[in-house]
Amino acid sequence: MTADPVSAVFAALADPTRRALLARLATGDATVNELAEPFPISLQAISKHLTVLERAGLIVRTREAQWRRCRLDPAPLRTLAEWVDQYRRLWDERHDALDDYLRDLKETSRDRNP
Amino acid sequence: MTADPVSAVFAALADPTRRALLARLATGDATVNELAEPFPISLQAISKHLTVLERAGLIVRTREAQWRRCRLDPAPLRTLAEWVDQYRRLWDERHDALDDYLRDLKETSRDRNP
DNA sequence: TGTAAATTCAACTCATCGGTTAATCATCTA
DNA sequence: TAGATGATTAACCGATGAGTTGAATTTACA
Repeated sequence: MTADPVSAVFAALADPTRRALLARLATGDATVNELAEPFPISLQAISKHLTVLERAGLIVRTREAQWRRCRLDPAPLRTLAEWVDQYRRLWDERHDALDDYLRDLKETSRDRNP
Repeated sequence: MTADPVSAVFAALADPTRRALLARLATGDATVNELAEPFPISLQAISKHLTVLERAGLIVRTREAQWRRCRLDPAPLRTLAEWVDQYRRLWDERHDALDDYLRDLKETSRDRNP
């Protein structure tokens, strides 16, 4: 997987199972078995998902005896937030335009029905 | 493609070509040919990428004579920003922890070297 | 009317993805 | 030292993704 980091993060987040795993990890660290428990798929599938998340830098796995403790690393999410923020002015502008339109509509209505 | 909307947006953004197309569209509307020009891949490939972006709701394509004008729709990016924001406290907390550590370090140093 | 331009559709290839089952590895404990 | 427990690796399968080339579609215009 030689994809650039941003692509890797987006790709990792494109799967609902992986997003659910992240959501679970946001509430605290967990082992693979604990993470897999609510899902209707095999432990191996979960392990693969965790590998994807790890390669994207979204989690860190550490050994603890026979367990693997998984911890969420929010750093890539921060990067993502910055990426999305590049576009923030666009929806802010559009929102302003809508405001203008609505204000205009209201005034026209008021003019028509004084 | 029956994926949930969030997955569709993340998947659409997981490709660098598509992110580049969005970046171009952020500077203003464009036709398919205009969009394709800087890329080393076929026009058809670009057209496919645009379909993916359109299905994710990230762009809107309208007919204008024989051209297709493409416009960026930032709404899904806003949704994304909100999604990422769920996790903001995590990196804020971590940042606070670092702040604490540094403050602690400074105080210790001051205590040692009064 | 017919041709050129802009774009999409169709069919195909190859790689990757998400899932499976079976086997293997790593560690604790009796 | 032998199980048992926790997790990963390997090999496979069907679906999807990104790219190609070639044909079809839509529209303007000579």
